[in-house]
Amino acid sequence: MAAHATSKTSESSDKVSVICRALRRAIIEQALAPGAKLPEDALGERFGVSRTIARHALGQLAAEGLIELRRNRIAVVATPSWQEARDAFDIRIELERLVVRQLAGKLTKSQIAELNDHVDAEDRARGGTDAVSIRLATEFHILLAHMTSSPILVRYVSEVAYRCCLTLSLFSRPHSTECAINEHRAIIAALAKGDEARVMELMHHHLDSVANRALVAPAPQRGRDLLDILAPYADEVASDRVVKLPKVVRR
Amino acid sequence: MAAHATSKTSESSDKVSVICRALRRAIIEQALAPGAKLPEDALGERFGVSRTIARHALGQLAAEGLIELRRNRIAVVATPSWQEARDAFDIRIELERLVVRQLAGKLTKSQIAELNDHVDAEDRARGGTDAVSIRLATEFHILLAHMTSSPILVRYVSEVAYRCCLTLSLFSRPHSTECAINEHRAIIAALAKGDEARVMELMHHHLDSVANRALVAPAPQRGRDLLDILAPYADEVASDRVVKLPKVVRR
DNA sequence: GGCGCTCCAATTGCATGCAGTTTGGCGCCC
DNA sequence: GGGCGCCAAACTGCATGCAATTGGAGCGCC
Repeated sequence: MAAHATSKTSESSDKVSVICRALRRAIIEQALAPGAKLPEDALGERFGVSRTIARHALGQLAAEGLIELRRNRIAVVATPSWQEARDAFDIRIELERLVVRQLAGKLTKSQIAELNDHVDAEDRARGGTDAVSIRLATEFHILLAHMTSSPILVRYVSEVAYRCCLTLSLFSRPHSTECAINEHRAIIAALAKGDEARVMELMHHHLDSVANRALVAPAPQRGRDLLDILAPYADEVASDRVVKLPKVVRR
Repeated sequence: MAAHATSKTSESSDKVSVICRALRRAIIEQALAPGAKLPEDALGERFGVSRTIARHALGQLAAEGLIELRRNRIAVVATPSWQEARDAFDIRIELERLVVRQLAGKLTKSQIAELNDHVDAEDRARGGTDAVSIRLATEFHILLAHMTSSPILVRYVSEVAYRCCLTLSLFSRPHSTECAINEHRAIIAALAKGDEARVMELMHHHLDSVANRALVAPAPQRGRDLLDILAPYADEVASDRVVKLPKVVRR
């Protein structure tokens, strides 16, 4: 079921990688919600390593965009803005179209079986929590990427998929998994049939609909940029009294 | 000329970032050729920091795929295989098509001027070394990405462009820059005109031709996987005497 | 009561030190 | 002479320690 490929890009078995994997998973399963603080000491203590190692792990995750790192500040789980979420999905669509284009008609029987097994697992997990469903759905896409045996593509798809995962946990709640699962099955079928154009279209539609279902509000607030939200209001009072952005705004 | 945007993704002004930037530039200008060793001590001494910081910087660059990091081994500048190079270019094509799609017809006059200035700089640098030409050409693409004001897109385009840069230095020598410059101008023109389909086609063709010019040999060796290359030869002697992969093979 | 100031605990930024692993060079043996 | 093994130097993996910065509680003033 698991155990696809041995070589993770630049990620072997040192302590840093272990912590990265653990945190990554905690984040995409929403055990660590966006905004959650990640002090180096606490991580080090929790994982039984020194602060140096925890720090290094945080650096890696920051490079992946899963956490935000500001000088002299406690690291926090990233809280992408709505626009960033949409951008991530747009990139993801292009990357995954590339994945299925490379894969169409080139999958072995055992690979197809592996994909079907995974979707079966998704099916079984429908009773469980949303977090697990989301993680499994994401892993389906990463599994596909692995089958291209292009390490670079695997890396980028994984990263951007995790980021999308993160935004899903931010913006969506109900997340009807059923159609997603059906779409996964349809993609497998089209891949097996080797219909390149159709599978690209399917993947495009699949990701786009997930994005649209999740990122419902195209304009209003929710984005973390409180300053922008308040800008029109600030205008009203600008001439009234001097507003020097009280602390609560900096959040 | 420079100074586009203030926020580099998760990269501010700490010592780690400074070292990353320096190394990145050294690598893409081929001052550090693929395979070059990067001992932590040496870096630390050279940049006046401790090994801890140098190590952290190496970690970041490894995450970007510019260097290779193996446990208990000296870090080396990455030497992508031919296949990895081709994969990188394929990804890059998709990402940059997305860039120009988003940008078509949406550029301000000053942005267009900035782009033209940059290409002028490329033109002036034609007399200089290849390394500088390649760097400027790469920076043109990154400049475009910046104009989408999508930090994620900037990050991915930058990374993959740097990787391509690295492979260019590995596989190509002459690198006729002229047509590349003309193609850059054509892209700017199409962007200004707002012809989305055409500019996507132009970008696709531009990158594809750069890739094809550089990655000349589709099959032979050059890929770093010496074991595969020697496999047929090994067969010949297999029954002859027991070959237990002498040290030289492990590279 | 609300606002601002000061000071201290919490936390990060970074260097150093020690232990374990790899490298490659020297000498030994065939 | 060529190959094998051993050993020291080089290097990495990681923990700890110290200085610098932050942010927030407590206190005084308006």
